[in-house]
Amino acid sequence: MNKSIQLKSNFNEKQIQILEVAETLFAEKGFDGTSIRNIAKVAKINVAMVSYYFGSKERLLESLIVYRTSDLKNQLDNLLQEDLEPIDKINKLIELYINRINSNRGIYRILHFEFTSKKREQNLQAFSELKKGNLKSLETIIEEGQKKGIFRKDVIIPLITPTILGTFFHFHMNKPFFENLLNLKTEDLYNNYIKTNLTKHIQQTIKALLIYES
Amino acid sequence: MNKSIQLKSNFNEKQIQILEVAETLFAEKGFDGTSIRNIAKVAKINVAMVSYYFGSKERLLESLIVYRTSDLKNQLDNLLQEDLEPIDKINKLIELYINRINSNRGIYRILHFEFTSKKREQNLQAFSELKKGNLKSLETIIEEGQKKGIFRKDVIIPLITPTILGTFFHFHMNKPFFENLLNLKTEDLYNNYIKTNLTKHIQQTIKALLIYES
DNA sequence: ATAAAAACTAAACAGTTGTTTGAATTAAAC
DNA sequence: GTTTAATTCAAACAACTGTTTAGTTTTTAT
Repeated sequence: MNKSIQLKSNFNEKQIQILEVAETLFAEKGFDGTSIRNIAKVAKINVAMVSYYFGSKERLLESLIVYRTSDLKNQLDNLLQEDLEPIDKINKLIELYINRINSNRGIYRILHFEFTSKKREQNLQAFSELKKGNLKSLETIIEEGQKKGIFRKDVIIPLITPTILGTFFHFHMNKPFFENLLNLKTEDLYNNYIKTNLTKHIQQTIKALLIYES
Repeated sequence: MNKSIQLKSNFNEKQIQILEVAETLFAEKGFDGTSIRNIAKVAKINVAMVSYYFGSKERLLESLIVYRTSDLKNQLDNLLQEDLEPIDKINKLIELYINRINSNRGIYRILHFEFTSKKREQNLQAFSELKKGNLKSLETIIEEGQKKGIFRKDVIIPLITPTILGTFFHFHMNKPFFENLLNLKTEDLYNNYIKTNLTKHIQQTIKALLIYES
């Protein structure tokens, strides 16, 4: 059996079954807060299967990241090649980010939570490359807008991603607080608020920051 | 030695010693990732002392939050009463937030990490009240600016805090990435970047979002 | 100096942790 | 149909978890 990290998503059904349960539990209770026995119970498999298929709990996490983040780059490249005004590209990029993170909440929560501490820095490499690529795409769009004289030139481009993603994450990480504050009683209301108001707020913010007013 | 400093909190020296070690370790490795024996070893105390002084590991966390967040409200109230233009108040508020979080990274990292999962919702009450108070202060300032015709009226006020704090957190949570990207080789350079560029970026962003342009 | 209270300790408790083992079952190859 | 390989399993492993206990030392009050 192949216990090494698999770069493409050539996971078999059993592995995917384990990965998806792990995603749910890691997202819910954190990596350290989730035990292999817990995963095994929910996935209805034997405890030994995690070691058998992935080698270790740590490598299960690595595999999960590969499994979930392999196609973001393509989506971004497609966006770049569309024939749109820079500001519309930015708006679409924000929408893409939020949609993607919102419909893959589990893995992004895990990434957000687990990949900050020093102890997982060795696994950070692939994730870091992904982030650099994303930044490059954003940079391309903004420089295009600056050349056209539409965008200001005194913005710090690498800090725009933190504003986009940070706003979303901070909102989402404080879900119970905002559910209560904004009366979003059902999951549907909450999701709808993200899709409309939160997305609009972020777009409005980034636009205000970028657009040059004479 | 200097007992006059701890006028407010009713924790004794030993408790504070434990709390500060716990803060460091919880921030570094998370609540679940830190064991009582680990805390005891670093704090050079017996394992039983945590139970003795705080009752349980969970209650140690609660005490830590009380110990670290008890004086934020006063700082905000003082700011509100200053005689400043709304936009200057906003800028000062952003500076206050960032300074405070930045010099209490440990506890805010813990709050950020531990108080999102459902399982700690019972401890969430006090923290939630603190956040609501903070939002009220921000609201007061913004409404003042709107009355004066300086601020736009179509901004969603509860989403401004996520933009301020989210930007900072996302930057700080991805510290290794940005250290590398922006060549912030020393801790001093990193801190300086936060104090100048990141703070300015956030102020610039919020100003752009708020200021009404005819 | 003596008694009561507080602080501290090593050891034990009962669970849980990630991982490995060796045998049993199933599937694939011949 | 037999052999070989892949999969699954219960059980065991040693290490670690939060907490309690019962006894000792230190501090405080009288």
